[in-house]
Amino acid sequence: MNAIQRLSDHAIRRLSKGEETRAQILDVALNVASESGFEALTIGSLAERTGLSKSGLFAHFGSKEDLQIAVLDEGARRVSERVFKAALSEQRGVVRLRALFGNWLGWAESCQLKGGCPIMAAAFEFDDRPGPVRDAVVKHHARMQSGMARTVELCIETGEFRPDTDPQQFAFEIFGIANAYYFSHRLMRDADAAERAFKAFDRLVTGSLVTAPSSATSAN
Amino acid sequence: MNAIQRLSDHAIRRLSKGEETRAQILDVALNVASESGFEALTIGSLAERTGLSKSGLFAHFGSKEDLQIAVLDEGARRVSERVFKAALSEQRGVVRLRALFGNWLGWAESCQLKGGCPIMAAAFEFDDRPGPVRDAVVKHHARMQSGMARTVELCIETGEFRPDTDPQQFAFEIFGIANAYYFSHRLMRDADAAERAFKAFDRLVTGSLVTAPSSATSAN
DNA sequence: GACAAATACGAACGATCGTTCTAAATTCAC
DNA sequence: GTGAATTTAGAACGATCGTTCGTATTTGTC
Repeated sequence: MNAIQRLSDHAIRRLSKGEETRAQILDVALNVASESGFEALTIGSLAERTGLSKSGLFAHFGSKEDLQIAVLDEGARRVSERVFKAALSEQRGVVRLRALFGNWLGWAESCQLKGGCPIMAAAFEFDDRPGPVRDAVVKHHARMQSGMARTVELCIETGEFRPDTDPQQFAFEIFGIANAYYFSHRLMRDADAAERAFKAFDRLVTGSLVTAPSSATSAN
Repeated sequence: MNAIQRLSDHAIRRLSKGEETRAQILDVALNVASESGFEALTIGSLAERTGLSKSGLFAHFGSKEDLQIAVLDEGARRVSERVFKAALSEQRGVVRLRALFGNWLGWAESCQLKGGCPIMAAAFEFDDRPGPVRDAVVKHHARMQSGMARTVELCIETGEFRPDTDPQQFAFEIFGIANAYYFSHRLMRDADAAERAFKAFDRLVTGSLVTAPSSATSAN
């Protein structure tokens, strides 16, 4: 298979009518999930917002569960683009890690999602409900987590972080800061949320730098 | 009003039948909210679980919104007891702060709530839905936050933390760690979640101790 | 332009939602 | 024990839920 064929298969090919409407539905659905959660993602309200009939919309997914997973996948796709791929333009190391962190805090707003990150919302909604949706949430979170840990590893490889830094622990703590930001920003409407988050991030990073005195506690 | 009258008013007085059933309902409801969220807190399923009729149960609250707020208040009451009051038995300072943190991580399980902390769940569910329920969530979170910050202040007063420590920032970061713990523990089923959380907590505390070298980054 | 395939609609399904009545049963003070 | 007040049950309401089915309409291919 040559390059042109691959292009026409994966990128250029015009979307069929069905695929196009499906994409539009997912766009609206992602907004709903962001603002009101996955529970509020009802077929009826979604049909009304998209101008489709209930059954017409339903046909694109086959079940509400599949719809929820599709929305989840679309959210993860955007995270991958807006957060991870966007950070790749920065040079590897702390600079990229910082970009990754900043992108994470703001990606939902950069996607015009009025409510926060839908994947985080899904994590809270489905953490106690076994099933395919929960499995999908876990899959996406594991991917994000390991992506974050990998970026931390690069900070060790560039010589910026001490070799004994634990990437998993670091990712854990970064995730915590992002969560605290979401609470402060979205629930408490705290204007200082971003500032607080970056302050915490800087403290976390500083503790792992090789230039830091070894008496300071490391992140591992 | 003398002490005995106060006692009989606030503590001893036998619960009327209605108050007793209401308490039982709230106990069941708190479990449902913990496991499946406040959205899943439906009158019908709640009536079935308590053995009451829908209308009989409904009469105790008057509206679903009032029910949700009542469940929220009950949850906050338990947090106050299990987390904050329980920590008061420890001496003020870092020891108490650590107890507070540990209580927070485990209080839901110590209350036999199979799903995580219902107040955290509520925070995510209502952060984008204006109304009385959201207001109640904000109120409770503000209270927990300031209680945490106050405990940090005591660490400064005992001379353990540097005077330039920012209690609000400290509370922000503690809250983040608790959130990361919830994700790791509940969603990812990570067995190391508690260990990770305490490691992060220790790193946070160490950075604010007066014994720490001043070159280490402080939490303010 | 014709014909098959893909896509969308409209009506209806049983179930459940929150809520409102009225009436029966129970609790509680005297 | 009696009577008033509190507490519960039962039936019904319109609305909405996810889903199914048969039938239009539209799309894409030759």
